[in-house]
Amino acid sequence: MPETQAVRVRFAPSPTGTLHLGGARTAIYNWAFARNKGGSFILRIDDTDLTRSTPENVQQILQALTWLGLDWDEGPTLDGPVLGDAGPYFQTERATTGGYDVALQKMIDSNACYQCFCTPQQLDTQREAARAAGGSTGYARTCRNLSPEEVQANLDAGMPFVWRLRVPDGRSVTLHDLVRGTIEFPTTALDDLVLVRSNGLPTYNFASTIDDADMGITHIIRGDDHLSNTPKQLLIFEALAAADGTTVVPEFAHLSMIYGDDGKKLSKRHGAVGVEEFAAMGFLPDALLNGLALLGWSLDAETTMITPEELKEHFSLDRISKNPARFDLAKMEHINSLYIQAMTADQFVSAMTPWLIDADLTTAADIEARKDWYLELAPLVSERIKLMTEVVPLTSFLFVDELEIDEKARVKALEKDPETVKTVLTAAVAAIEGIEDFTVENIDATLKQLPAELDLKPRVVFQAIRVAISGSLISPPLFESMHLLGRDRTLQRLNAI
RNA sequence: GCGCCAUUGGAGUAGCGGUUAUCUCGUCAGCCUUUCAAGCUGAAGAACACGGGUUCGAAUCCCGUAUGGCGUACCA
Repeated sequence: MPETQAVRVRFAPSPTGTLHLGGARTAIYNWAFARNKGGSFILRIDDTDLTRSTPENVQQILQALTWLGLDWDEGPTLDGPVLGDAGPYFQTERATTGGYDVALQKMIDSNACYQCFCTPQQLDTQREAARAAGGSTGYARTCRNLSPEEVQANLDAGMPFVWRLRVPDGRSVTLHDLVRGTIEFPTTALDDLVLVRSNGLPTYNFASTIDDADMGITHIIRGDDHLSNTPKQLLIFEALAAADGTTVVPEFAHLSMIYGDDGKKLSKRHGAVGVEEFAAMGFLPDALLNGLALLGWSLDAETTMITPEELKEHFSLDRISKNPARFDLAKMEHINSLYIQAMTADQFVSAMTPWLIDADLTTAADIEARKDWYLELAPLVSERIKLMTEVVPLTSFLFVDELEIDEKARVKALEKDPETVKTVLTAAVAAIEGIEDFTVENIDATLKQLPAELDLKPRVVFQAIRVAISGSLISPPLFESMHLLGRDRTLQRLNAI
């Protein structure tokens, strides 16, 4: 492939489910590679599995990609028109444009395929017999050398047939994989696979290859579950190229799979695996993008945090790891916390807005009206959470009228020694009432003296106050919380115990 | 059965013939501290799956074995 040719890569999900982490990572690598090379990132929907593909899944996939911050140059869009002129971008639609028929004719012209009249039942019994004998279970090439007369006779008899690839003998197919290096596949181990079914529809390996050829894909970056398919597709590409002289054989890069913590292929059994689930869990898109990108790719020995911009700038296929990676939720959460902490107060207010509104704690109008108050709250929260979902439990006490006190907190901090608690809270009320200007500094200066004055441990004093005002043993810093709550509500809560 | 791929501390990785084997997460301990985090300091943990080569020298190259994965469908 000439160096000057513009890079065109594609992500071709099957809408039989929502976008999961493995697919997301494949999409990220394709996207990053295209952006790095100044090429095009194409989204194609491989929806030929009619029974399991749904429009809802398509929508969800588009949404998930968008949420992750991936943009594509060609393909369907969420609300707008279809991008690009190499469409259609749904495989089911491509079946009706005649592209597959044209390709099949090319294959026929170059004698790269032949008609096979074996019935599925015949093939089954053959396979079974071969398995029992311990030999190869591949197609026995029964119809490979039928004479034109025999073929014609079968056709005249109305026998259904499939088109099979004529896999060349006595050679091997060489794949120069951009991730795994040069791999040789002896053709003896390759079946004369079916290209077109008896119902006239192309099989996956054929359709996918034609689509990639027709769309001018230059690099196929995909999961290594397709590695064994590659020599077959390479043979098809070669036959197409031999017939038309224009088909470009793309380069390949095979990505190892992502496994769950038990070393098994990531699936629903491992809990959340869908991108939308991670969004709901409170992950930030850039953080998930970052974490996924680093699951099998590295910039160098130390980089843990890499922004989308940096990823686009530095991504390269030769730094993709060959080993399968296990998904580690704890590390992903850590990366997320890094992004949360890196946000400015202003950014964090924007980030927590939907969570607060969804929990019915506040409204967009309130955030607008009391921006300073929210800006004061932001750093208190952002530095102690890993996931955005934690915003709600940590701050709800600031918004509710009726404070609900956590049972454990009540028992531990309030009911163990009610006398002392009463003393503490009474003293706290008095102290607060004596503060002229209710600033964090003044609250701090005044209440700090309380333990000494009461001759009690700071821990006892402040935990009682904390539970009284926040309802929990865990809260943002106490004096800041009081300030955010305001003097009146603080007093009201201290008196309510 | 056959073909292909992979194998560096608990997890992710760096490493491309000569390093005290890198960094991050996690774990443990200490400091800080009114809670929870964060932060800081430190520690444990890998002779690089195993066995043979090649080489003055191998985690790095070659061969084999083991383990795991993928494929071997008129699924994708």
